[in-house]
Amino acid sequence: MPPLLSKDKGKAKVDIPADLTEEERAALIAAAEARQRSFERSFAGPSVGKAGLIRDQTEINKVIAEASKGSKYYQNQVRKDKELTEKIEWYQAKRDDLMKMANIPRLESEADRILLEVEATRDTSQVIVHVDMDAFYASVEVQRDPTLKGKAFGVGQGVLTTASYEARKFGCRSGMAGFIAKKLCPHIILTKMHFDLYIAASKAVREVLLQYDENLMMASLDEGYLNITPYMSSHNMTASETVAHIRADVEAKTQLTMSAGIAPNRMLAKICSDKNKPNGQYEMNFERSVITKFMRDLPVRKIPGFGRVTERCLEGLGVETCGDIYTHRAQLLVMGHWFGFRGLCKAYLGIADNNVAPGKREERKSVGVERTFRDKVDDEDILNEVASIAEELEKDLERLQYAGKTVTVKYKLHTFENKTRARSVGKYISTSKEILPIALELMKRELPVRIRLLGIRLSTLKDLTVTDKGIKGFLTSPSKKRGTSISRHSTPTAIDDDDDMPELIRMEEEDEAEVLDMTFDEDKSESDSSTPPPTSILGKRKSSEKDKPHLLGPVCPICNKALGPGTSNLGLNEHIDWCLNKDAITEASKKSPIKKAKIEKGVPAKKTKEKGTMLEWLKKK
DNA sequence: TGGTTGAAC
DNA sequence: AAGAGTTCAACCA
Repeated sequence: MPPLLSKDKGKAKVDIPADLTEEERAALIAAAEARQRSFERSFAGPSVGKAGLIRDQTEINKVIAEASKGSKYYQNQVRKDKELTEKIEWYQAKRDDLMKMANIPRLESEADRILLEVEATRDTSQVIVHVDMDAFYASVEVQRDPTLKGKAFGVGQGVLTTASYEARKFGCRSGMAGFIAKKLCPHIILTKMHFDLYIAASKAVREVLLQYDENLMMASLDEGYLNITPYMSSHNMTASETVAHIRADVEAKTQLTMSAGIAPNRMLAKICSDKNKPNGQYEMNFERSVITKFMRDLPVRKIPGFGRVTERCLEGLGVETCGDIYTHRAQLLVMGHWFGFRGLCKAYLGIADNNVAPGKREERKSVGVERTFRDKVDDEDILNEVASIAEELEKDLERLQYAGKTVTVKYKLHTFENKTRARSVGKYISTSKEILPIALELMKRELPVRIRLLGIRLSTLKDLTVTDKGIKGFLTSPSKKRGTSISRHSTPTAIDDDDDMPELIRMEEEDEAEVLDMTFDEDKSESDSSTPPPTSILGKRKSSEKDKPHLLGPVCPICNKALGPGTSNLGLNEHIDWCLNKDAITEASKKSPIKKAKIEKGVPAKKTKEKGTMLEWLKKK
């Protein structure tokens, strides 16, 4: 069937075939409208949908889309949106195909088995806090210039990095172009950035936070994670008391307010810190049943790492909330094979990393400089820019004390398409003298071009401050062995009189009933885990499948999985069927329509590679 | 492994 | 008239 849907001028257009029922018509129209909304949403800045909205967002989105129209940026968005839409439609067709033949109960029970495995990794023994400064840059700007207080203003020249809360009321937010913000809020004041001030303020905040957890993990200048478990016990305080105290302390010492989320892991803590956003805190109940209920209604977009593209892909499969992940588990398992599926399971179950450790400096992977400017076409102009950027990069490398082996030049065409060209050399380099020739060579090969951005990045780094003695690591990071999943068993509170059985197996046997109760709890708000169901729906399964195949039933020749002792030949065949389908989709995706189109256009240089299966990027975190 | 691209924060 | 810096994952040759 030809594409039914097209877009035009902010209106969702639908060409409806004559021979459809009313229901089918309605569904088509609804789908087109949803897509249009999603598209408009894409102009409102990357953070839309994460935070609560004050004014009617669809209204705002319309204004934004209107103001954007005609710009090259907009056209680029249209192009990307079209590609994404095509991809999603293609995958939907594939899914429908697969699901027609799939043995759904078996898919579901396989999904449930994975859910169970993931559930076994749950750890609620640590109290993790995510702290998030309120409109950080904007607040610092107010300190710099108190006349800004109470006004609608934004920080950043071309693009707002932050909007004051007053400006947010008009729909202005970070990531938004300045001129769009002006459209939404004509009286908005736009200020320059003052990075040195933000760094200083961040440092002041960090000093305070470190008193509550010396392993404080700063995720950026304005947010960080703490494990307050030790502090709570040594001070005999509850979590919310501790966090209230921290916030008051930070405010007293820096005159900056923050919001905080309290939860058993980083993901949940981050979501929670958003809940009472300006100057508030939210503590999540650590009960498993409460957590899963919380996740059930949570839009997937709220999960850190799930951005707009992921949101749209999932939406295309009918998944909008984390709860939908469970109801759609069969499809999701077929589409993104179980690696990606695990990440979704973690989202659904509210399970994530609870490790809090300071970022170590040698973890930096690259250093780069890039600049945006008015379109450049003149070769000499461009090469001069390369040289100037190389100079700046040298300064950064000097300041940060790094050398590296891989030089990457990046440029953005006037159409907003990005390109990168890289080359590695045999020794570590760090000066412009060394970098520039490589960068120039890389760039010369691309001429002539019309570009709006140029950048150079150095990677494969070596930290020049480490003295090669190896002792340094001991001195700088003493005891950070805390707050891992092991600690679950470190509390000797009569968990189990069990022997030294491997953890996985023990977990499965002991927790299975309980976990099942939870896993299948689509509507269990009444009774809780205290009464496990008498029989297991899943086939008994050990984690060490290979060891005793005879006890585990037949083994699938495709995926090498034991299928459980009760599996009949019929069951085996069915498993093989869908297992093959899994591979089929990976295969087929290589011939996805997008790629074909590119090849047919005979533009091999423009290679737009396709992802494998759609959800593979939803990998574990 | 190195090069490219894209998503996300 | 739509930024800058960084990490990560996937795919490919």
